[in-house]
Amino acid sequence: MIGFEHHNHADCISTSVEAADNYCRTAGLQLTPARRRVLEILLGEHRALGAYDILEILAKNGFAAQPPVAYRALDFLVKHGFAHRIERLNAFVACAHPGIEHDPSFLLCRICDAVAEAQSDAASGRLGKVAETTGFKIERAVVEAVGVCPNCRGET
Amino acid sequence: MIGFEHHNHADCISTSVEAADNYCRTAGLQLTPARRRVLEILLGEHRALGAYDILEILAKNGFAAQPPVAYRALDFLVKHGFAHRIERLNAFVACAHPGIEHDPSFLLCRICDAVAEAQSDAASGRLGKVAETTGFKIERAVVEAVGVCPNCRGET
DNA sequence: TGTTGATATGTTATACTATAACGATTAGCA
DNA sequence: TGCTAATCGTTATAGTATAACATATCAACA
Ligand SMILES: [Zn+2]
Ligand SMILES: [Zn+2]
Ligand SMILES: [Zn+2]
Ligand SMILES: [Zn+2]
Repeated sequence: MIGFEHHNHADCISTSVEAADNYCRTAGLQLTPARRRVLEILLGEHRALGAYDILEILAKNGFAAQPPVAYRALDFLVKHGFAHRIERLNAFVACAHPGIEHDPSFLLCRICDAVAEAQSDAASGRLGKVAETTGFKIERAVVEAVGVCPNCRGET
Repeated sequence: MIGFEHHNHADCISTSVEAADNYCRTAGLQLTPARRRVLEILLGEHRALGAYDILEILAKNGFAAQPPVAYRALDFLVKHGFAHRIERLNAFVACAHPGIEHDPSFLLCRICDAVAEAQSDAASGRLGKVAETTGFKIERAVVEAVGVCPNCRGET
Protein backbone atom coordinates (compact mmCIF):
# COMPACT_ATOMS: atom_id res chain seq x y z
CA MET A 1 0.00 0.00 0.00
CA ILE A 2 1.52 3.28 -1.14
CA GLY A 3 2.19 5.35 1.90
CA PHE A 4 3.38 2.46 4.03
CA GLU A 5 5.70 0.64 1.63
CA HIS A 6 9.02 1.45 0.08
CA HIS A 7 8.71 2.43 -3.54
CA ASN A 8 10.29 4.53 -6.21
CA HIS A 9 9.22 7.82 -4.82
CA ALA A 10 10.73 10.00 -7.52
CA ASP A 11 8.47 8.24 -10.03
CA CYS A 12 5.58 8.73 -7.70
CA ILE A 13 6.09 12.48 -7.88
CA SER A 14 6.96 12.95 -11.52
CA THR A 15 4.14 10.81 -12.88
CA SER A 16 1.60 12.57 -10.70
CA VAL A 17 2.75 16.04 -11.62
CA GLU A 18 2.76 15.06 -15.26
CA ALA A 19 -0.73 13.63 -14.96
CA ALA A 20 -1.93 16.86 -13.36
CA ASP A 21 -0.22 18.84 -16.09
CA ASN A 22 -1.93 16.89 -18.84
CA TYR A 23 -5.28 16.99 -17.15
CA CYS A 24 -5.10 20.75 -16.70
CA ARG A 25 -4.06 21.36 -20.28
CA THR A 26 -6.97 19.24 -21.52
CA ALA A 27 -9.50 20.75 -19.16
CA GLY A 28 -8.40 24.33 -19.68
CA LEU A 29 -7.19 24.72 -16.11
CA GLN A 30 -4.13 26.67 -15.07
CA LEU A 31 -1.55 24.73 -13.11
CA THR A 32 0.17 27.92 -12.03
CA PRO A 33 3.59 27.94 -10.34
CA ALA A 34 2.17 28.13 -6.83
CA ARG A 35 -0.34 25.35 -7.51
CA ARG A 36 2.28 23.15 -9.09
CA ARG A 37 4.71 23.74 -6.26
CA VAL A 38 2.10 22.88 -3.63
CA LEU A 39 1.29 19.69 -5.47
CA GLU A 40 4.98 18.80 -5.54
CA ILE A 41 5.27 19.53 -1.84
CA LEU A 42 2.35 17.27 -1.03
CA LEU A 43 3.64 14.54 -3.31
CA GLY A 44 6.98 14.75 -1.54
CA GLU A 45 5.45 13.17 1.52
CA HIS A 46 3.04 10.33 1.99
CA ARG A 47 1.54 12.13 4.89
CA ALA A 48 -0.82 15.01 5.45
CA LEU A 49 0.56 18.52 5.68
CA GLY A 50 -1.18 21.47 7.26
CA ALA A 51 -1.75 24.62 5.22
CA TYR A 52 0.78 26.45 7.36
CA ASP A 53 3.42 23.75 6.89
CA ILE A 54 2.99 24.24 3.18
CA LEU A 55 3.00 27.99 3.51
CA GLU A 56 6.34 27.82 5.29
CA ILE A 57 7.86 25.81 2.46
CA LEU A 58 6.36 28.11 -0.13
CA ALA A 59 7.93 31.08 1.63
CA LYS A 60 11.37 29.44 1.39
CA ASN A 61 10.68 28.99 -2.30
CA GLY A 62 10.13 32.65 -2.87
CA PHE A 63 6.36 32.74 -2.77
CA ALA A 64 4.42 35.19 -0.66
CA ALA A 65 3.86 34.00 2.90
CA GLN A 66 0.22 34.92 3.40
CA PRO A 67 -2.28 32.19 4.26
CA PRO A 68 -4.48 32.78 1.21
CA VAL A 69 -1.57 31.77 -1.03
CA ALA A 70 -1.55 28.29 0.45
CA TYR A 71 -5.30 27.96 0.85
CA ARG A 72 -6.03 29.03 -2.70
CA ALA A 73 -3.62 26.53 -4.16
CA LEU A 74 -4.96 23.80 -1.90
CA ASP A 75 -8.55 24.65 -2.79
CA PHE A 76 -7.67 24.30 -6.45
CA LEU A 77 -5.91 20.97 -5.97
CA VAL A 78 -8.73 19.55 -3.84
CA LYS A 79 -11.43 20.84 -6.15
CA HIS A 80 -9.89 19.14 -9.14
CA GLY A 81 -8.99 15.94 -7.36
CA PHE A 82 -5.20 16.28 -7.20
CA ALA A 83 -5.28 16.37 -3.44
CA HIS A 84 -7.64 15.49 -0.60
CA ARG A 85 -8.42 17.15 2.66
CA ILE A 86 -8.09 15.01 5.78
CA GLU A 87 -10.79 16.30 8.12
CA ARG A 88 -9.44 14.54 11.15
CA LEU A 89 -6.09 16.30 10.81
CA ASN A 90 -7.09 19.64 9.29
CA ALA A 91 -4.50 18.81 6.70
CA PHE A 92 -4.00 17.85 3.08
CA VAL A 93 -2.54 14.94 1.18
CA ALA A 94 -1.75 14.35 -2.48
CA CYS A 95 -4.16 12.06 -4.27
CA ALA A 96 -2.85 8.57 -4.91
CA HIS A 97 -5.10 8.01 -7.91
CA PRO A 98 -5.17 11.28 -9.81
CA GLY A 99 -7.29 11.42 -12.91
CA ILE A 100 -9.42 8.49 -11.86
CA GLU A 101 -12.90 9.17 -10.55
CA HIS A 102 -12.94 7.87 -7.00
CA ASP A 103 -14.32 8.19 -3.54
CA PRO A 104 -11.33 8.11 -1.24
CA SER A 105 -10.90 6.73 2.23
CA PHE A 106 -7.80 6.94 4.34
CA LEU A 107 -5.70 4.99 6.80
CA LEU A 108 -3.96 7.40 9.17
CA CYS A 109 -1.09 6.22 11.34
CA ARG A 110 -1.22 8.00 14.66
CA ILE A 111 2.45 7.23 15.38
CA CYS A 112 4.30 8.30 12.24
CA ASP A 113 1.51 10.29 10.55
CA ALA A 114 1.79 8.28 7.35
CA VAL A 115 -1.34 8.34 5.22
CA ALA A 116 -2.51 5.71 2.78
CA GLU A 117 -5.40 6.17 0.43
CA ALA A 118 -7.89 3.43 -0.34
CA GLN A 119 -11.21 3.25 -2.07
CA SER A 120 -14.33 3.95 -0.05
CA ASP A 121 -17.52 2.00 -0.26
CA ALA A 122 -19.29 3.80 2.52
CA ALA A 123 -22.14 4.82 0.26
CA SER A 124 -22.75 1.23 -0.76
CA GLY A 125 -22.18 -0.48 2.59
CA ARG A 126 -24.21 -0.56 5.73
CA LEU A 127 -24.33 3.20 6.02
CA GLY A 128 -25.56 3.43 2.46
CA LYS A 129 -28.42 1.06 3.29
CA VAL A 130 -29.37 3.06 6.35
CA ALA A 131 -29.29 6.23 4.31
CA GLU A 132 -31.44 4.71 1.60
CA THR A 133 -34.18 3.48 3.92
CA THR A 134 -34.11 6.84 5.68
CA GLY A 135 -34.31 8.90 2.54
CA PHE A 136 -30.95 10.57 3.12
CA LYS A 137 -29.04 11.30 -0.06
CA ILE A 138 -25.31 10.78 0.44
CA GLU A 139 -23.25 13.13 -1.68
CA ARG A 140 -19.87 12.54 -0.18
CA ALA A 141 -18.45 10.31 2.53
CA VAL A 142 -15.59 11.16 4.83
CA VAL A 143 -13.92 7.90 5.82
CA GLU A 144 -10.76 8.14 7.87
CA ALA A 145 -9.48 5.18 9.85
CA VAL A 146 -7.08 6.06 12.63
CA GLY A 147 -4.67 3.42 13.87
CA VAL A 148 -1.16 2.07 13.58
CA CYS A 149 0.56 1.36 10.28
CA PRO A 150 2.59 -1.79 9.62
CA ASN A 151 5.88 0.05 10.09
CA CYS A 152 4.90 1.25 13.55
CA ARG A 153 3.51 -1.99 14.95
CA GLY A 154 5.28 -2.76 18.20
CA GLU A 155 6.12 0.87 18.92
CA THR A 156 3.46 1.62 21.52
CA MET B 1 -34.03 7.77 12.16
CA ILE B 2 -33.57 9.98 15.21
CA GLY B 3 -32.37 13.34 14.06
CA PHE B 4 -34.55 13.46 10.97
CA GLU B 5 -37.89 12.33 12.37
CA HIS B 6 -40.37 13.85 14.75
CA HIS B 7 -40.24 12.25 18.14
CA ASN B 8 -40.82 12.92 21.78
CA HIS B 9 -37.82 15.09 22.28
CA ALA B 10 -38.32 15.75 25.98
CA ASP B 11 -37.99 12.01 26.57
CA CYS B 12 -34.95 11.98 24.36
CA ILE B 13 -33.28 14.42 26.72
CA SER B 14 -34.41 13.16 30.09
CA THR B 15 -33.65 9.50 29.43
CA SER B 16 -30.20 10.32 28.13
CA VAL B 17 -29.29 12.56 31.03
CA GLU B 18 -30.57 9.94 33.42
CA ALA B 19 -28.53 7.26 31.68
CA ALA B 20 -25.43 9.41 31.93
CA ASP B 21 -26.18 10.04 35.58
CA ASN B 22 -26.46 6.36 36.36
CA TYR B 23 -23.41 5.45 34.36
CA CYS B 24 -21.31 8.07 36.11
CA ARG B 25 -22.46 7.02 39.55
CA THR B 26 -21.61 3.42 38.77
CA ALA B 27 -18.28 4.20 37.18
CA GLY B 28 -17.18 6.68 39.82
CA LEU B 29 -17.26 9.60 37.41
CA GLN B 30 -18.39 13.08 38.31
CA LEU B 31 -21.18 14.50 36.17
CA THR B 32 -20.50 18.00 37.43
CA PRO B 33 -22.88 20.92 36.77
CA ALA B 34 -20.97 22.18 33.75
CA ARG B 35 -20.70 18.71 32.24
CA ARG B 36 -24.35 17.98 32.83
CA ARG B 37 -25.39 21.31 31.38
CA VAL B 38 -23.30 20.80 28.24
CA LEU B 39 -24.85 17.37 27.79
CA GLU B 40 -28.31 18.89 28.12
CA ILE B 41 -27.42 21.57 25.60
CA LEU B 42 -26.23 19.00 23.09
CA LEU B 43 -29.26 16.81 23.68
CA GLY B 44 -31.46 19.81 23.05
CA GLU B 45 -30.57 19.70 19.37
CA HIS B 46 -30.18 16.91 16.91
CA ARG B 47 -27.38 18.77 15.28
CA ALA B 48 -23.76 19.48 15.95
CA LEU B 49 -22.82 22.51 18.01
CA GLY B 50 -19.44 24.19 18.01
CA ALA B 51 -17.57 24.64 21.27
CA TYR B 52 -18.12 28.37 21.10
CA ASP B 53 -21.85 27.97 20.53
CA ILE B 54 -21.95 25.94 23.70
CA LEU B 55 -19.75 28.40 25.52
CA GLU B 56 -22.17 31.17 24.68
CA ILE B 57 -25.08 29.25 26.15
CA LEU B 58 -23.04 28.32 29.23
CA ALA B 59 -22.27 31.98 29.76
CA LYS B 60 -25.98 32.82 29.75
CA ASN B 61 -26.40 30.09 32.35
CA GLY B 62 -23.96 31.67 34.74
CA PHE B 63 -20.89 29.63 33.92
CA ALA B 64 -17.54 31.20 33.16
CA ALA B 65 -17.10 32.16 29.53
CA GLN B 66 -13.57 30.93 28.87
CA PRO B 67 -12.99 28.34 26.15
CA PRO B 68 -11.49 25.73 28.49
CA VAL B 69 -14.80 25.53 30.33
CA ALA B 70 -16.54 24.27 27.22
CA TYR B 71 -13.67 22.16 25.93
CA ARG B 72 -13.14 20.40 29.23
CA ALA B 73 -16.77 19.45 29.52
CA LEU B 74 -16.83 18.31 25.90
CA ASP B 75 -13.67 16.28 26.35
CA PHE B 76 -15.26 14.51 29.29
CA LEU B 77 -18.46 13.77 27.41
CA VAL B 78 -16.64 12.52 24.34
CA LYS B 79 -14.17 10.46 26.34
CA HIS B 80 -16.95 8.63 28.13
CA GLY B 81 -19.17 8.20 25.12
CA PHE B 82 -21.95 10.66 25.96
CA ALA B 83 -21.12 12.80 22.95
CA HIS B 84 -19.20 12.52 19.71
CA ARG B 85 -17.01 14.91 17.83
CA ILE B 86 -17.89 15.54 14.19
CA GLU B 87 -14.55 16.12 12.49
CA ARG B 88 -16.06 17.50 9.34
CA LEU B 89 -17.81 20.26 11.27
CA ASN B 90 -15.41 20.91 14.13
CA ALA B 91 -18.43 20.39 16.30
CA PHE B 92 -20.06 18.07 18.79
CA VAL B 93 -23.24 16.08 18.99
CA ALA B 94 -24.91 14.10 21.78
CA CYS B 95 -24.64 10.35 21.45
CA ALA B 96 -27.81 8.65 20.30
CA HIS B 97 -26.95 5.34 21.96
CA PRO B 98 -25.37 6.21 25.30
CA GLY B 99 -24.19 3.34 27.42
CA ILE B 100 -23.98 0.95 24.51
CA GLU B 101 -20.57 0.12 23.14
CA HIS B 102 -20.58 1.29 19.55
CA ASP B 103 -18.61 2.66 16.67
CA PRO B 104 -20.61 5.59 15.38
CA SER B 105 -21.04 6.93 11.89
CA PHE B 106 -22.99 10.02 10.94
CA LEU B 107 -25.31 11.39 8.31
CA LEU B 108 -24.89 15.16 8.07
CA CYS B 109 -27.44 17.28 6.27
CA ARG B 110 -25.68 20.14 4.53
CA ILE B 111 -28.91 22.14 4.27
CA CYS B 112 -30.39 22.10 7.77
CA ASP B 113 -27.35 20.79 9.69
CA ALA B 114 -29.33 17.92 11.20
CA VAL B 115 -27.18 15.01 12.33
CA ALA B 116 -28.22 11.38 12.59
CA GLU B 117 -26.09 8.72 14.17
CA ALA B 118 -25.83 5.22 12.75
CA GLN B 119 -23.61 2.25 13.36
CA SER B 120 -20.34 2.05 11.51
CA ASP B 121 -18.94 -1.06 9.93
CA ALA B 122 -15.94 0.60 8.37
CA ALA B 123 -13.55 -1.67 10.21
CA SER B 124 -15.30 -4.77 8.90
CA GLY B 125 -16.06 -3.58 5.37
CA ARG B 126 -13.84 -3.04 2.39
CA LEU B 127 -11.56 -0.65 4.24
CA GLY B 128 -11.15 -3.22 6.99
CA LYS B 129 -10.05 -5.81 4.46
CA VAL B 130 -7.54 -3.43 2.92
CA ALA B 131 -6.22 -2.61 6.37
CA GLU B 132 -5.91 -6.25 7.28
CA THR B 133 -3.96 -7.27 4.21
CA THR B 134 -1.76 -4.21 4.67
CA GLY B 135 -1.06 -4.84 8.32
CA PHE B 136 -2.68 -1.60 9.45
CA LYS B 137 -4.44 -1.84 12.79
CA ILE B 138 -7.61 0.24 12.82
CA GLU B 139 -8.35 1.68 16.24
CA ARG B 140 -11.09 4.06 15.31
CA ALA B 141 -12.94 5.02 12.17
CA VAL B 142 -14.28 8.43 11.35
CA VAL B 143 -17.26 7.96 9.05
CA GLU B 144 -19.26 11.03 8.17
CA ALA B 145 -21.58 11.07 5.18
CA VAL B 146 -22.48 14.52 3.92
CA GLY B 147 -25.67 14.96 1.95
CA VAL B 148 -29.29 15.97 2.12
CA CYS B 149 -31.72 14.70 4.73
CA PRO B 150 -35.27 13.53 3.92
CA ASN B 151 -36.76 16.78 5.23
CA CYS B 152 -34.63 18.87 2.91
CA ARG B 153 -35.08 16.90 -0.31
CA GLY B 154 -36.33 19.23 -2.99
CA GLU B 155 -34.79 22.33 -1.41
CA THR B 156 -31.73 22.72 -3.64
C1' DT C 1 -7.17 14.18 62.31
C1' DG C 2 -4.12 15.63 59.21
C1' DT C 3 -1.52 14.48 55.00
C1' DT C 4 -1.62 13.37 50.47
C1' DG C 5 -2.73 12.54 45.74
C1' DA C 6 -6.13 12.69 42.20
C1' DT C 7 -9.54 15.36 40.03
C1' DA C 8 -11.79 19.47 38.77
C1' DT C 9 -12.07 24.60 38.15
C1' DG C 10 -10.77 29.62 37.36
C1' DT C 11 -8.19 32.48 34.55
C1' DT C 12 -4.89 34.48 31.36
C1' DA C 13 -2.58 34.07 27.42
C1' DT C 14 -1.46 32.17 23.12
C1' DA C 15 -1.33 28.87 19.20
C1' DC C 16 -3.39 27.06 15.24
C1' DT C 17 -6.70 27.05 11.31
C1' DA C 18 -9.35 29.54 7.86
C1' DT C 19 -11.66 33.26 5.33
C1' DA C 20 -13.30 38.17 4.08
C1' DA C 21 -12.33 41.89 1.38
C1' DC C 22 -10.46 44.68 -2.13
C1' DG C 23 -7.40 46.30 -5.44
C1' DA C 24 -3.92 45.00 -9.04
C1' DT C 25 -2.68 41.85 -12.57
C1' DT C 26 -2.98 38.45 -16.04
C1' DA C 27 -4.96 35.00 -19.35
C1' DG C 28 -8.18 33.82 -22.79
C1' DC C 29 -11.09 35.14 -26.17
C1' DA C 30 -14.70 37.99 -29.22
C1' DT D 1 -7.95 45.87 -29.11
C1' DG D 2 -11.16 45.64 -25.61
C1' DC D 3 -13.85 42.74 -22.58
C1' DT D 4 -14.45 39.28 -18.96
C1' DA D 5 -13.17 35.89 -15.87
C1' DA D 6 -9.58 34.02 -13.31
C1' DT D 7 -5.63 34.68 -10.53
C1' DC D 8 -2.69 36.97 -7.30
C1' DG D 9 -0.92 40.38 -3.55
C1' DT D 10 -1.99 42.07 0.73
C1' DT D 11 -4.15 43.39 5.03
C1' DA D 12 -7.12 42.28 8.37
C1' DT D 13 -10.00 39.41 11.01
C1' DA D 14 -12.78 35.31 12.25
C1' DG D 15 -13.02 30.78 14.20
C1' DT D 16 -11.11 26.71 16.69
C1' DA D 17 -8.22 24.77 20.34
C1' DT D 18 -4.70 24.30 23.94
C1' DA D 19 -0.78 25.62 27.26
C1' DA D 20 0.11 26.90 31.66
C1' DC D 21 -0.44 27.76 36.34
C1' DA D 22 -2.92 28.88 40.45
C1' DT D 23 -6.80 27.40 43.33
C1' DA D 24 -10.18 24.39 45.12
C1' DT D 25 -12.36 20.03 46.28
C1' DC D 26 -12.58 15.59 47.91
C1' DA D 27 -11.66 10.90 49.06
C1' DA D 28 -8.15 7.50 50.78
C1' DC D 29 -5.66 6.41 54.43
C1' DA D 30 -1.71 6.53 58.00
ZN1 LIG E 1 5.85 7.78 -3.17
ZN1 LIG F 1 -7.47 10.21 -4.29
ZN1 LIG G 1 -23.00 7.29 19.85
ZN1 LIG H 1 -31.87 18.69 6.30
